[in-house]
Parts: sequence; C-alpha cells; structure tokens
Amino acid sequence: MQNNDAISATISFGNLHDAVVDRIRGMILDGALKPGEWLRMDDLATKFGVSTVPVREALRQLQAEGLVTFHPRRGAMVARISAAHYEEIYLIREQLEKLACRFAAEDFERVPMARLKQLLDEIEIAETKRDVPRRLQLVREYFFTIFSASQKEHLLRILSTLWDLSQQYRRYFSSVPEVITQRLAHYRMLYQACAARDADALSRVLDEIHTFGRTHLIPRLREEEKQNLER
Amino acid sequence: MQNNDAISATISFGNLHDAVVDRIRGMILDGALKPGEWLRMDDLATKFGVSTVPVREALRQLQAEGLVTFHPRRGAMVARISAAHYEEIYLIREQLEKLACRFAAEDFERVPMARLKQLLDEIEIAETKRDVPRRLQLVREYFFTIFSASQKEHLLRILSTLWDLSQQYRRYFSSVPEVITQRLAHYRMLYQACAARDADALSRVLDEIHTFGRTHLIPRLREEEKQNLER
DNA sequence: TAAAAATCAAATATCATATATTCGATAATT
DNA sequence: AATTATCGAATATATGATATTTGATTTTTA
Repeated sequence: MQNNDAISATISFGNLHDAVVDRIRGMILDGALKPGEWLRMDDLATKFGVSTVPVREALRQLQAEGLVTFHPRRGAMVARISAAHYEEIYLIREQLEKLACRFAAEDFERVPMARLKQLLDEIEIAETKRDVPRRLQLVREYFFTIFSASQKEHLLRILSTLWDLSQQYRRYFSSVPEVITQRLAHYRMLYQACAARDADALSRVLDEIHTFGRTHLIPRLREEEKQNLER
Repeated sequence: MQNNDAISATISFGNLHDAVVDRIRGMILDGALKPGEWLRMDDLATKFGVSTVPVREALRQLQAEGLVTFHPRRGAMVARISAAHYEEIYLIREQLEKLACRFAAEDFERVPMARLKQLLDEIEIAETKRDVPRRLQLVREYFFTIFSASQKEHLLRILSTLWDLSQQYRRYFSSVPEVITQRLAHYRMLYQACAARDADALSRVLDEIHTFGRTHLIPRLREEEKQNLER
C-alpha cells in the first residue's frame, strides 16, 4: 500500500530534506497544522514515507525560521505567535519592505509589469470566487514580485520568513470584508506606482499599507487575543 | 584517549544539537573555519566526539542562519560572503538597529548604564592590549546591551544572525588604526546619548555609525575584493 | 583520451538508549 | 471509609549511534 502523502514518489531527485521542509512549512502555513500542535516525528515520517532523520532536520530548520519551537525531550511544536509578536514582526517588515522597494525603485525595468498585472487580475478573480487560500498565495507572490526586483538575496530571505511568521495573521483577517476591499485598493495603488515608475509614490503606498495594519489590524488582534484569554 | 574538543564531556545535559551548533558557529566566527572551507561531517563528528546526526542537524541550522551553504551530494561549506552581500547586510542592519534603538529609547530605564560603562572601559583596555578577538566580542556585547532594551525577541534574533554574517568583515577592519579610533569615538557617543536619555541623539549617532560604514568601509572592501580577483 | 572501476562521503534507514509522562497502586490524611 | 497525594513502573517518544545505500569524483587501464 502506497501512502498518497509519500514524498519519495513525488520527488524523484533532489534531497528529502528540502522536500520535507517544504511540506511541513506548507502544512503550517495553510493551517493544516495549528499553533501549539505537537509535531510527532514518527507520524510525520510515516506520513511522508521517509525515516525520522530528514524529518528531524526539517523541523530544526523550521525552528531556525521561527515556525517551530523545540522543547527538550518533549519534541517540536508549531510555534504560538502572540499579538505582541505580530506587532513586532510587522514593524520589522515595514522597515525591510520599504528598503526592498527602495532597491527595486533603483531600476524599475526589473519589475515585470505584465506579471504584476496578471497577478492583480488573478487576485481579484480569487476574491470574487471567495477562494481565500488562493488569494493569500497570490498576494504573497504579488508583493514578492516587486521585492524581488531589489535583487537582494538576504533581504528576500528574511522577508520570506517574516511573511511565513505572519501568515496566520493574514489568514485571520482574510475574511473581514472591509479589510479585503481596503487591501485590494492598496494592491492597485502599488501597481500604479510601479507603472508610473515613481519611487516616491511607491514609498508612500507602502507607508499607507503598513499604517493601515498598525492602526486598524494590530489593535483588533490585540483585542481578539484578550477576549480569547478571558474565555 | 579523550579528545579535548569532545562535547559530551563538557555538556552533560541538554541536547548535543545546540552544543554542536554553538561550537561550529564559534569556529566560523573566530576564523578557525574559513569561508569556502568544506565542512566534512565525519571529521566534525569525530572532532566533537559525537555521531554525524547532530552535526548534520547543526549544519542545517547554520544554513538557515546563512553561515553555511549546502551543495547537494557534495556537502556543507562555510558561506562565502561577497562585498555586495556585506553591503546588503549592512543596509538591513542599519534599518533594524535604528528600529531597535527606537524601541530601547521608549524606556531608557531598561538600558543598564553601569554595564554599558563597564563594557566601554573593557573595550578600551582590550584595545590598548591589542587583543582584537576580545575587543570584537566586547563591542558586540556593547551594542546588544543597548539593542536588548528593545525587548523585541525576533528583532534581536535577526540582528544576531546579521552580526554573525558580518563578523568576517568586522575582523577584516579590526586592524586598521583609523577605523578603530573612529569606532571608539562612536562607542563613546552611543554611551553619552544613552546617559543623556536622548532618543534623537541616539538615532543620530547610529546614523553616523552606519554612514561611516557605508562611505568609508564598504568601498574599501569592494576595492579589496577586486584586487583579490585580479590576483 | 575515454570508459570503467574503485573510492569516498553524503544521505537515509535502522537500531539503541535515555527521558518525560502517564497511569495505577498504595499509603496517608481528613 | 473515602479521597487525595505520592511513588513507581510502564509506555511512548525524542535523541543519538551505527549501518547501508546512493551518488559523485577520481584514478587507472585499455
């Protein structure tokens, strides 16, 4: 009997380590593995059809990324991220995304506008279809299409892990209608700033995006967390 | 015969993974392992008196931190960091260190001034003794004593890995007299800004520190790299 | 010079050990 | 007498060592 989740069948080349990392990270990001959930190495290994060794390595890497916490002799667990942590992560993202856009704006030729337009359209389609997971995925790709024009390896790596860490938070707000319409407006403004090759406008839009998060979303999240604790 | 480098003897509890990570990271940071050098898992394992498993895990974590690169079926190697990478890392550090100081300045009470003074004195002593490794260590501790007042877990973690990545560069300049005197002046200015509980002054000093790096050190490093390639 | 074999090390699996947790039994206290 | 607390054994699972396999590189021979 062959397990459908088995990796060995799907990945014929490359190493198991990276494949396992991607699988587990994916499961955490789309909520299949929830914060606070224990990650039993044996279970994951049999699920993926591999031994425990690549699983352990994968979990260690995810720990380094902040998505997983290790508890000595107890095992690994999906990281619990508090509202305070989200706030911190967002402030870091704000600075680094501004930096990435500054680099990108040094040469707008590197921003693939056609791809950006396509993603923007697909985001709106996903929204009309109420396909939240797909929209989240597309939005991420949209932003990173812009960030990538910075051609800054480390910056992109750090931003990528920060987006991973704030994924839960994004999913949490992905069903609030006012937030969605506001965000869609922001995405369009980003596109226009890039299309106009206007570095200042790009910077302003990014500011607006993050100010909206700071003033509207983070307080809401703090409130929500307080309610959860009281219950 | 007992190997002096053996970890098992020194670390009786906790897991080997963390101990091995610290050891290898330490060896990279103080130059015992040089950029481009292959990290043979067998060798490291026997050197530390452990099996290859914790070594592999440690190398994977260091890969996530950016200190080590993996080459499929070839092994792990100490990361080579180009002048362009240093420049990028420094620009990221600039933004994040300003952010950390902004948080720290929200409540100067959290900055342990006595400790800061002590470190500043020790830095100057280490300098008169020409003890470069110790000075590098102390300077790092000095900055992180300030950053830590931000009480921002993720920010500190990211800054820590960025300092690790720029360690080679710091060592490279640690023997240039003009750089040292300029840096010592910067450290004193940092102390004074904190002592005066002046957030603006702190921000200005940090700006000056990074501007000096950008205008004087990075170009020098680029030049050096070019010469190395020509040779 | 090219091909094949030998060698070497990483990648993965399997096996062993150590530790934390849980459950049950017994004792102690109310 | 009943309930709770504590101690110990059993179980589960992380952690670490050893063994095997796979892939790549180098060397040797035709």
